[in-house]
Amino acid sequence: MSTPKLTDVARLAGVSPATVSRAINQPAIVNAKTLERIQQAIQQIGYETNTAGRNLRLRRSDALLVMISDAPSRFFSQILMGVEAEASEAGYNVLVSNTQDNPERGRRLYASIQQSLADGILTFGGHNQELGDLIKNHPIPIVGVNEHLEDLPVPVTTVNNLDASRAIVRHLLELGHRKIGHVTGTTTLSSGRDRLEGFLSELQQAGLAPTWICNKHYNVESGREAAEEWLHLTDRPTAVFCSCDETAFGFIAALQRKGIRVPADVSVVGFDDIPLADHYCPALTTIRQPQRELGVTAVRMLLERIHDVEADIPNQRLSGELIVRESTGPPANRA
Amino acid sequence: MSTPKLTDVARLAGVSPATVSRAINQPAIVNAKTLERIQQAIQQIGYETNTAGRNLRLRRSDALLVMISDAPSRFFSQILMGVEAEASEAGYNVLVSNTQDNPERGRRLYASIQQSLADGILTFGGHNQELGDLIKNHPIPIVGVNEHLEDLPVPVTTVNNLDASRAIVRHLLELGHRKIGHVTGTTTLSSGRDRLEGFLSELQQAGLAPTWICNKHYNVESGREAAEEWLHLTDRPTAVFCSCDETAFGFIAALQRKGIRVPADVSVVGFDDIPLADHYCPALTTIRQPQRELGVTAVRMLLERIHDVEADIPNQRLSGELIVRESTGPPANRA
DNA sequence: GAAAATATTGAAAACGATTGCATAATCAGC
DNA sequence: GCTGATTATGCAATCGTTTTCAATATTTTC
Repeated sequence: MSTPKLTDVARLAGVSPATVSRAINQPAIVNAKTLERIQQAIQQIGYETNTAGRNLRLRRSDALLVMISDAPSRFFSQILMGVEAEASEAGYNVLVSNTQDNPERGRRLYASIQQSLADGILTFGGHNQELGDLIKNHPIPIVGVNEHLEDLPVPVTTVNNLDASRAIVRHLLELGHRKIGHVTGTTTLSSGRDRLEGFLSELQQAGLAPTWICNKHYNVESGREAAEEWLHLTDRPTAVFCSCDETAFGFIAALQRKGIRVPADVSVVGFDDIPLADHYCPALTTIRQPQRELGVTAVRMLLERIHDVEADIPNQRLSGELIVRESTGPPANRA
Repeated sequence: MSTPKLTDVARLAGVSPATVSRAINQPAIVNAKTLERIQQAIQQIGYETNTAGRNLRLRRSDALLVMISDAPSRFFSQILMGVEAEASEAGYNVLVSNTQDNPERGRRLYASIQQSLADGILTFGGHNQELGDLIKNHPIPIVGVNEHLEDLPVPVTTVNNLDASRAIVRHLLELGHRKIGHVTGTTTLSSGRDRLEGFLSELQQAGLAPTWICNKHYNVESGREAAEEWLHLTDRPTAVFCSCDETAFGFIAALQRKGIRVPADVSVVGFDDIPLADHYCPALTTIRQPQRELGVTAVRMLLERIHDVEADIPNQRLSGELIVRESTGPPANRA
């Protein structure tokens, strides 16, 4: 007695397999009494549609592939939860694949579509080289998350990094800071560049030049390294915008260890609003990103794309929110 | 000109589909010259095996399902990367599903197997009620990660929470602490109970009673709440073992805000060794968990189980490593 | 009450791969 | 040159659905 199939249900209900299939997929077009009989039969033998058979016949997979090239961050898992929720809602499964180190993965990704293993692709981070050719040759449903994919006709959803960075600078200016520095994120990523650009443009608009720009990446170590540099500066900025919360923590911790106080001696801002931000000492002023919503939006865009590969889907820019906490204050020389 | 199928390759190479299939799956048994001709044909038309057709015929899916009920933590994503790597190595795909809030999901999970949507299940956290019946009725390949599934005949892989907790207590005793407290994790989870038990038993072995036990959960807020309680204690412990790093951070931050110094006034230990631990101020003494290895081990166990559902697979207990940093020191009254 | 329209169902052909069985080709041994 | 073993291939059935097309049953319309 193996797992029951459509035929078994049909036999038990005294109808043809075709009718059972219709009862499941388009209940409206089957006679009410027959429908009931079939549903009972399904219950009775515990029938579940076989995905492989269904996929084969329908030439689709009801699965979404999530490509990840970022180092895994808490951030990512939050977005993933958004993706999972929305996909599941729409009856899709979510596959996870890590493209980090394997360059030949690009081909395999396209293959997943071709194989009807996945109906669409969500890509986190930059995957330009690998994907470029594939996408140009065969348009497949694909949507980018967090980062723009340069030169590729791929719709993306991101937070509005530009505006958020400007809001940070504005906040610091309002506090009276004039010497402001920035520890960048990974500038090969569009988010890193946008945050930097937002920083520069808002400063310029205020008629100021950046006091310090420290080229780093999105991680804790970068914060520590940046702190070392800051300590050796002759003309220290009184406020520093770190490109993500973790960097900010690394920066603050390294300073505290040298007896520098935040925000008394220097104000620090982060970006992301990870849970710890609110419970750090000092609590971190930062930008709250709508992580779950990013995931949800990405899935919606992807589903639209699956429905129509040629559809013209505009990029979605979600807005971040400035959360002012304890790590920023008026500059020391004014206090 | 749709996507090429096995038949197309066969026609081009002048052989039967059967031979092509063999060329792909058991190249050894097909003639060298034919093999080469087939491989060229495959290259030429860019053939990729259709997963649905294959799955249907083989009655399997080459996919692993990862169930998550934990709140998503950075922790989880690290393990997931281990899972993904090992699964991908073995030619499996990874599906992600969140069971957090939906109790009826249990049934759907079993369905994934029945549907040949996944060949096995990896479950993070506790899922007892939902899964219990299913597993008893139909043995399916399933392996637990991080937490034991009470009463269920399911092999699990975890870190050795008991030993790790004892190591922590031993470290504190060696520093001279005699009044030691513990902020527990979620004690409905086996990890939470094991950490508590390790704490208690090592203390007892030293002839001591716990000075303070604070029942909390695995998150930052718990740390803050615990700190409030600590501040109101009349007989304060000189050292506190927090059940995870985030709790420790929340605890430390809340104390620092009240002017309490760590470790001068109180020593604090965490558990997990998340990246920030090394860059916090003070750097956190904690237990390093082999996160990626947990994922890898889990997949190995699951594959074994898939290969033979009845196989008797012993639980795997990976060992954590005590990392001593700055957040622990001799008790104040002795200094 | 007959013709026409509509509502339900079934038969059978896909979807794309794998494999047991049978056949054909090759080879070794004498 | 013949027999028996071995090696390579092909035929055809099968995995479990869905859906077109046709057939039957049921209404509706005049």
